[in-house]
Amino acid sequence: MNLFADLRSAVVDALGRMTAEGLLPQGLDLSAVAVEPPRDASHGDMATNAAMVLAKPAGKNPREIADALAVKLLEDPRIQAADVAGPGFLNLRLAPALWQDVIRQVLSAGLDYGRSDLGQGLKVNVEFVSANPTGPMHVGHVRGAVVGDALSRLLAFSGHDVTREYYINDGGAQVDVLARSAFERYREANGLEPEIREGLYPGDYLIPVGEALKAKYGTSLLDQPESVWLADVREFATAEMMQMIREDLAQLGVEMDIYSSEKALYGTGEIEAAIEELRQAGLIYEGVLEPPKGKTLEDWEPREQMLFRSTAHGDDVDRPVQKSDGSWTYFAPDIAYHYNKVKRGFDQLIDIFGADHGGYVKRMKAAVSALSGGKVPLDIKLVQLVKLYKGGEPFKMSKRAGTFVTLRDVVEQAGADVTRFIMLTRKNDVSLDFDFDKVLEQSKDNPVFYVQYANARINSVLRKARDAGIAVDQATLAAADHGQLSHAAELAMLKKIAEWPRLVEIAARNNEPHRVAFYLYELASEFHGLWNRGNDELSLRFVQEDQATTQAKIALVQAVSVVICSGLAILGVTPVEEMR
RNA sequence: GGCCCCGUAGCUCAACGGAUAGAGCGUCCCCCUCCUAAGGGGAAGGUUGCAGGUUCAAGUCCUGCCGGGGUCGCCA
Repeated sequence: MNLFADLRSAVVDALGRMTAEGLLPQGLDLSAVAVEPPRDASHGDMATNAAMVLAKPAGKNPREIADALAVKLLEDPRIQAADVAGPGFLNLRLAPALWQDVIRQVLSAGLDYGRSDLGQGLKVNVEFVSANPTGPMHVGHVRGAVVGDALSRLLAFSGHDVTREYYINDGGAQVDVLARSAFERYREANGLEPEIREGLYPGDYLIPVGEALKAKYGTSLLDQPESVWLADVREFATAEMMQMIREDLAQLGVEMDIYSSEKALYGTGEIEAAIEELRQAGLIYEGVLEPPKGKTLEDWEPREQMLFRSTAHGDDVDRPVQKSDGSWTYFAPDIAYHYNKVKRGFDQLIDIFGADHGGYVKRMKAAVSALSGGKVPLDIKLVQLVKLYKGGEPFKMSKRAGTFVTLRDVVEQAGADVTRFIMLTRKNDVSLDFDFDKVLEQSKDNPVFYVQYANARINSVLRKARDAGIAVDQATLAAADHGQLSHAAELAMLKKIAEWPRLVEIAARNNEPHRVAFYLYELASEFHGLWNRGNDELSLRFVQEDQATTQAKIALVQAVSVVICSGLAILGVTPVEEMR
């Protein structure tokens, strides 16, 4: 189903025959041999670097290898031409039938076109969002949520067994602050004046929580000391916040498989067990950290604490797991949590963090490396800042929370589909500008619109053909005479479609869902170009007098639509069939 | 100061180690008797921050600088 993979096999086979005939030495490493689309279409359909890669290990001139390889490859009826070019590229031209057959493949596979078993069922855990349960999700969380979700969909599409997981930070001091803030709203619900002291959360999203507390406890907590109510209110408020966060995520179209609680790790011995595991490995010791050089901390004083020898696994300094009062730092339960993931049998872990957690990457990788015996790779994607604009001006607004723009603000204004697509038009480690006006603009300046418009045009053509009484059902289109599609513009369209499985593979291998968004833009561009050529060359229009010709052409654009829908599904974006 | 990310056309950004570094915006020219012009075609625009190195091949990998951002033990 992946033409590029098929051709690479053909190249590898040919090299094998050359080896058998003594033209190449035994035991060559072929892993660097690639078959890829040439940047310049005039170079042919596909190019392989085999001769250049193998020249040195084989002790031969690259052109010599390329010439011999060309002879072998030309025995394959699929390959019409094989020309040596440049420093030793072998440019291949394929029989048009190979490209035309892509339509049949796409139409019979439907939305599964491009799906692969690349991951071979590997169990992958993707942890993302993991926002503190102390308030509604804000813009900063949106990008992480979208990237994590799209990456999960991409990996699942590529044959991985994906688990999406949210780690609830409900074990630290911040949830006590939440409880105190909610308690003030509880007092307010009972007619008292709330005292939102400095350091408490002022957002009015806690007002309903206060009312819910009143409904549950009446006035019974009002005169009680904090020691009496703190734990209960904390639990209650945290649950309310998590409910709100789930709703926020649902608005974005994000669904988690598992919510894991930090607090649940305390008192179970899991943290102690994880630390003990590290201690057994000689990676835990009592020590005093050096103050950071070049940065002056006024209140620095040497302090003995329990440290993790993360430097043994690639970190720059060892990291504290216990505070000086003996309680755990945030890092300790996080170690236990990642240990827990390892023990659950995941083959690979992926964390999506905000860029402000950059300093956390090395120690987390060190911990996972130590606790999995180096067997479970942890990839941490840092998602950079989103800057909001409206009409080119920096945008600051808060309907609900006072000081920040919430996820709901964004989704309500821009819509989930637009938000998701735009958030994926940058790779994760570059900051992103999000302009509320721009993302809703209906022009080619806006990639979401541009891609959706292509799909809408295709559906318009389908309607047109149907109205003309032409059968355009899937089976008919798949069986149409695709051999008619021999115009260079049509073949170019086909080649773009044929790239999709390969693109998915590259994106999945690199954990880079943004590649899908860029590909869809290119695909749409190719389509709009083809559409417009119909203005000048009537033979390139999709709806023709002749029914069989029309069906072949409709089959082509239907295949484009399928790939657009397939790609949008990975991004979690709903395709539109009509612009209004 | 240490660590991490970024630096590509006037602007915003692409480019699995591959050939003559590509799109959009902006500027200039052109295309609707005709499937959605909400679109398309063309022109102009580049020493990929700087200097070395590895490689048949470097925007991409390595080292050192320069510039911007983030982060750095009792926050999570």
